[in-house]
Amino acid sequence: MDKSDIADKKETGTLGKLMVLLDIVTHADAPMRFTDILAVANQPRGTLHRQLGHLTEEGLLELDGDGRYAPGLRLLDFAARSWARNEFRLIAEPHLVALQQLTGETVHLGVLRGAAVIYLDKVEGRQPVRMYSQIGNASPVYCTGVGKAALSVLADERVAALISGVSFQRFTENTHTLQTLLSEIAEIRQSGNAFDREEHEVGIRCVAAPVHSEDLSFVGGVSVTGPAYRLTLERLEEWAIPVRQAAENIMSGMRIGLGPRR
Amino acid sequence: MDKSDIADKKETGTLGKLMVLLDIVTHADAPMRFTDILAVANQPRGTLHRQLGHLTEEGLLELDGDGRYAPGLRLLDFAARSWARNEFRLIAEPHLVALQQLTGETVHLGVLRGAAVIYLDKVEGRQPVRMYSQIGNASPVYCTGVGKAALSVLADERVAALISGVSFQRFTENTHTLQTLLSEIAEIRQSGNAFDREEHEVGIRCVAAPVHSEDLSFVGGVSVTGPAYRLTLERLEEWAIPVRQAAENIMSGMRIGLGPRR
DNA sequence: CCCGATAGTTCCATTATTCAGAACTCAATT
DNA sequence: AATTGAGTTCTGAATAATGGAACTATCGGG
Repeated sequence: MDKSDIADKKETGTLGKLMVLLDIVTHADAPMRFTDILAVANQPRGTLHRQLGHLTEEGLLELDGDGRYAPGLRLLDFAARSWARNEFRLIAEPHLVALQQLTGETVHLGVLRGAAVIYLDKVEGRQPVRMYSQIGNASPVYCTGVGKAALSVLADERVAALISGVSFQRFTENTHTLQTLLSEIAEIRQSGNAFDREEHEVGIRCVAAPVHSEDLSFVGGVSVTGPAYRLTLERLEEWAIPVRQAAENIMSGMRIGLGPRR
Repeated sequence: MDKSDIADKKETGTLGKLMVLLDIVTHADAPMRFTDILAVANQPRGTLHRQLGHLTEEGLLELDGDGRYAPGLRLLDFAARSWARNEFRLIAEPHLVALQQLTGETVHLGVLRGAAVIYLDKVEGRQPVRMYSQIGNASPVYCTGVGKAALSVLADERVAALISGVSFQRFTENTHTLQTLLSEIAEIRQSGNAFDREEHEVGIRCVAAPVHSEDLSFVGGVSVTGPAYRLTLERLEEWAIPVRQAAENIMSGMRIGLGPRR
């Protein structure tokens, strides 16, 4: 029961290698030519060629007329289902909407995945447009309210293990270092709220609170995010309570919704 | 150059088998136990067990505490990128927003994938909530405005090949049969507009127009959708023109955006 | 407490896929 | 025409996937 913790690297054989390729292509910020991929994927040409062929055949990648590979649409299809039916998201949704209506700001639900936060849902205010902008995105755990809130529910060793491999990129003046992160986590455990005071992006602040299942199979958080000129420090304090309350409500929903098992 | 058309089934070896499993789990409407999957996947127990293990290890599936498999969050991560950077979507976006503002109704951009339409983007009106609801979803080609519009730009044989394997499920009184579909496609080629007159869902209508790249590597459509009480038949006619115009604008954007290549 | 199910996991010799490198094609460049 | 760069195809050798069976839980009675 201690084989995990840090080294979660099992062998996934062929699949693992293909996933690395998918990662390369989806992480790039433009479609890649065969040679571009060849340069970063550690594979011989012939092998890579077949692998890309298979991925393309399955619709996971797409090959445009110029021989450039881009993420495939099948990924969208898979994800739409993954999202629509996510148990936690479904439970949380009404509470997120309520919190959005109370605060008028954007509300996020995120979940911890390794040392990243993946946003599961986002409820925006009146802005007519843009959706999906954030959902599914993985963000670093150390500079998001949701990430810090999530870390606060884990035991110290678990936190240490998770962030051991992370390099603390300095996004803004307020971005955490390893030390300040650990001390903030201690504070969050006390207060029940995490704050992002322009640590990831200048001009953006947020208040978050941890959400987790009893067995910690789900560890994440809810947050209210907005521009610094609206989310003054006093405002953040004021909303700390409803955010915590929303987190509580989601957690009790999870107990009911996921309860009658195990 | 005629090996394709109908039989696009190439061998993708191991990957193909794993994708079948992913399809099974993502298409189910609840998490599945090992035995459930065993019943539908045509695999021996040992093999299936390892395959599911690999998928889970990669985060494509998730195994909850009760031994039930659900779609994994990694799918979201992949999709977020696939979507955010989709070239066609990026080009179309401003035109979709403009069309939404003109009509006040929901605007969709969809693309043809085999015999299905996958929605690439959706721009809604004031409704504060729900996004992502449609994006990535695959819908049958024969009963959506976007689907019919897309078919209209393809040659007859191509259309025939695509819908040859399709069973025409009767969603409403107006749902097309093979015959009526073909004759409507002929009309769409004349008028430049496809309509959905409550063919998929009672009370929902839409006007669409085809959008495609010059080489037909992208075949899709734009549509304006709304409830029948607002989208009267006259209203549909009225909006046929701006929808066609939006489609035109997107296509000329594609010529510029994707032009200086090939 | 033991029995028989049902559900899930592990093992291992066999077999099929993938691998890696080289040879080849194709197109653009000089 | 010769040269380079980019992509594709081919092949025996290496490796990973396969599938059947044996194994281990876990559960619900009797």
